[in-house]
Amino acid sequence: MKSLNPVLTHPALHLLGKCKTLYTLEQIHANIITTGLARHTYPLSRLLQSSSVLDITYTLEIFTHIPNPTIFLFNIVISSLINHRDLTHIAFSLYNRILLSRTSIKPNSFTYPSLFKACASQPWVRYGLALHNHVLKFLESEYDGYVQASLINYYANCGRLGVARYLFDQITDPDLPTWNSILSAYSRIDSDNGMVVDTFGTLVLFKEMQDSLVRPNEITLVALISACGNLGALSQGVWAHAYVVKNGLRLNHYIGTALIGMYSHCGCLELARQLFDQLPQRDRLCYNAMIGAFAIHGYGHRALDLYEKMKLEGLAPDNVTFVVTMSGCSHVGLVEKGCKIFESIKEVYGIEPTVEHYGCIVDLLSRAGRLREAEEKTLARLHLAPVRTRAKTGGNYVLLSNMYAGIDKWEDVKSMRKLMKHQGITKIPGTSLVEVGGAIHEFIMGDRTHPFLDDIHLKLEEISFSLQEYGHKPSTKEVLFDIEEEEKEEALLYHSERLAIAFALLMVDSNCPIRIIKNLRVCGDCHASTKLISKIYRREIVMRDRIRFHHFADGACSCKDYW
DNA sequence: CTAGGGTTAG
Repeated sequence: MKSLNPVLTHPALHLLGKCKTLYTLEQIHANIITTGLARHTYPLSRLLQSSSVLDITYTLEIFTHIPNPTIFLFNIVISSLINHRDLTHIAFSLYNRILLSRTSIKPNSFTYPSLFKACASQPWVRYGLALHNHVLKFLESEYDGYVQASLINYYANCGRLGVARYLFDQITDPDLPTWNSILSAYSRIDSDNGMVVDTFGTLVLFKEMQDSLVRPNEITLVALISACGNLGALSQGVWAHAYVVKNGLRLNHYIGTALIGMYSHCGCLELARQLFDQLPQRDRLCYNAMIGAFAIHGYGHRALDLYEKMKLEGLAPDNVTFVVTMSGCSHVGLVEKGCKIFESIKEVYGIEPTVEHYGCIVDLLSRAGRLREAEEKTLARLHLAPVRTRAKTGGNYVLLSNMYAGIDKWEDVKSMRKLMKHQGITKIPGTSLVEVGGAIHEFIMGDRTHPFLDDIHLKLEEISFSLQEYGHKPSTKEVLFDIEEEEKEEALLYHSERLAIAFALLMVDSNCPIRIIKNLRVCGDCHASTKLISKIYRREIVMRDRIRFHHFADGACSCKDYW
């Protein structure tokens, strides 16, 4: 026989689930107090839960009046607070209260996942390690999948991919979210390196997952698809797209946006556009992806048209929209249009331009030769730069330093390099990826480890000879300024894209285009050489560099030498 | 007998 506990079945609790306004909630709250239900954890938990959806300050108000809250109630309030980004500090102070409490409450495995989630963004990242210590201290040694997944995410988020992988390998039967955590971690592009070999790991891990009993879902495929985009692995990307269709996964915004990015990054702009057109509905991120696709392929006007269309559809542009649209302008020299967008950020949308926005406008102006204006913006930007870059990336410094190099301000280049060295930011080696027969090959500048090294070097000599016959003179301006001239020419010869092109000329079927992916910008000499190579060897070469795509054919490039 | 983890754009 089962008796009904009035604390669990009181009609007021039934109403809580349905209440839509703060007013009705207050009435139920009053009722809970007068009936004495407020002395029990269960009714309070329901009350806190319902109120957090309507008004989080009301939740806090209730919570502060609870004499000795159980860990259960703490957990509910902490996770609700973390869903409100600006109240994260209160969540941490509540956690602190748990640690300091003289009653016997201790954190449990429900306490940590949301706290680690909060540690994904600044300024909370620094608390993650201490939290991990607490996990080891307070929880049983075999803690559950939620905590494990949140730890994996935390370490992946702060760039400690090795630690994330180590933790993942400790888990005997990872569930779906845990698999997704590690796959997303591997598929994310490293903003400091532009590209990392670990992206390969996503594909390997996905295979391992398929050998397990866990079935991939949309989130899994998003990770897989974006990894294919980063790698430029078109055949695997198409396979992943087919997987979505064949297995009845939903073509939602996440998948749609990821596919647009993948096709675009693999050099297939029209496939990206077809996908964009075919999506049932499009949000801001889909638009950003598609505008970015037009931009990176050098179609500034199409990027601008889509930007206008997006606004007509009632979608407000955000920081990323401004970046991609301005970079589209920058690639084709649409200076006035680009400047207008830059001005509108503040004047129309009331948003303070970020370092990235200044970066765009400096790019736009300096490429168009309007150096004085570019320098003015640079000065404005330098005030913003240190705050954002210190923890993040050398990319902004490299960009500035290249800008100074471009206008022969070698003293400034020197001081930039010094500043970078001082801050522990190093120049990253150039790497190129090329797909040959479905496999991805990676070449690093000056690489001497490839199994076909001898053949590649023979081919490079042949190429070099043909280039000279066509009157090509190496231009060494963009090579490091402090080495001797012959060394500069030598260095040029072994730029990663040269190695990749030589290899592809040897291996790729002669009527297939050669598709190269670089992590840095292509240098002026490699650009000029590749144009000639496309003519001499009658090969279409599609090269994605850090900034944009270059489609080389018959001695010319789609960027019309403006990049 | 309630609570917690995973996704897209540059």
